[in-house]
Amino acid sequence: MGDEIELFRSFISEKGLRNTPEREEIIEEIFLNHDHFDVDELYLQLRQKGSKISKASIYRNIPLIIECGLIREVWLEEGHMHYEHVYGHGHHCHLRCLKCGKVIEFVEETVRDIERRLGEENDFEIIDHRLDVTGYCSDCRDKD
Amino acid sequence: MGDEIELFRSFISEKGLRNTPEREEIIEEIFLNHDHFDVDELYLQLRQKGSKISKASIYRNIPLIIECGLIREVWLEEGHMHYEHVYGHGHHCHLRCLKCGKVIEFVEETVRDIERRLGEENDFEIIDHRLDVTGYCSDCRDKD
DNA sequence: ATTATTGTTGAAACTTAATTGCAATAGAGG
DNA sequence: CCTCTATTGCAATTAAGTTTCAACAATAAT
Repeated sequence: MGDEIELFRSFISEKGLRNTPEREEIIEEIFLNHDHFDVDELYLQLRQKGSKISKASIYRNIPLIIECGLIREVWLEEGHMHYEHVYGHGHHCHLRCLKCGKVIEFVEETVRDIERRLGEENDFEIIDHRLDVTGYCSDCRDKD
Repeated sequence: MGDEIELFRSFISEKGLRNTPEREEIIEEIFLNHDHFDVDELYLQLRQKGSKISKASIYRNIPLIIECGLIREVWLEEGHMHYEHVYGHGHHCHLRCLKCGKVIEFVEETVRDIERRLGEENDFEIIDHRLDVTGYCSDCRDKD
């Protein structure tokens, strides 16, 4: 599981950038678990462990981690950006509870067919898709 | 096509709110064409026509227009919210060019099947979905 | 080893989108 | 017409994210 950290270190070196303790802390914290996260959560988690890292550093490093293919942006409609792991996890979509915010990842191959047809019909070179399904999970339904 | 304006007026009255010239201007401008829009565009369009309306009023009225079911939020990944017409237009998804931002609406029924299966497998009550496909349109590909 | 170069950091200022407080204005029912 | 209170414009505020800048530190050059 420490694979991501090694990959990031190599990426930084090969770009002629520098491996710093701050970068180590950030990348380690991100890959400690497989949860989606946002900048604020990450910042608070690091703070709780005694890290003195600034939000600016997090904001500056996230684009690098995205660029090296380890995480990507996810818009979970909470007014700000969230991120999720990419490395070791194929393309997937999200099923999200509108009440508690729980996110379930799923893989749906038929969307590829839709993509292909759309590309042909509209003369587009398709790059990607994003399918978000929303509803209420059983836990939240029970509470009503 | 002035249907939406009537609907909004009734909605406002039934809620015990007041029909004002500002609300008229906003709703009329929104339904003048079928384009997606954002607050800034709407504000500038109104200004160009000599309207003295403030952005605050636009921001305060958009939630009402959403609530009465005439428009809805769309996240086009440009860093801020966009809106689109709902009334008279069935559910649809978006094919968007990553370079020029052009948006093509399309209807895709097979997503309903995906929804149903997801709901059963995860014990979710599905409410909605959002499928965004991105790529490059022929115009933008030609420019390379 | 010492110095020079240049990437990196934290703090604070700044930007943009959106919200809110407030005094003045003006609908809608009486 | 009058009153009550929703609504408005303006300005101040919040929030997410970016940028500036001086101080610092890793790497390369001497």
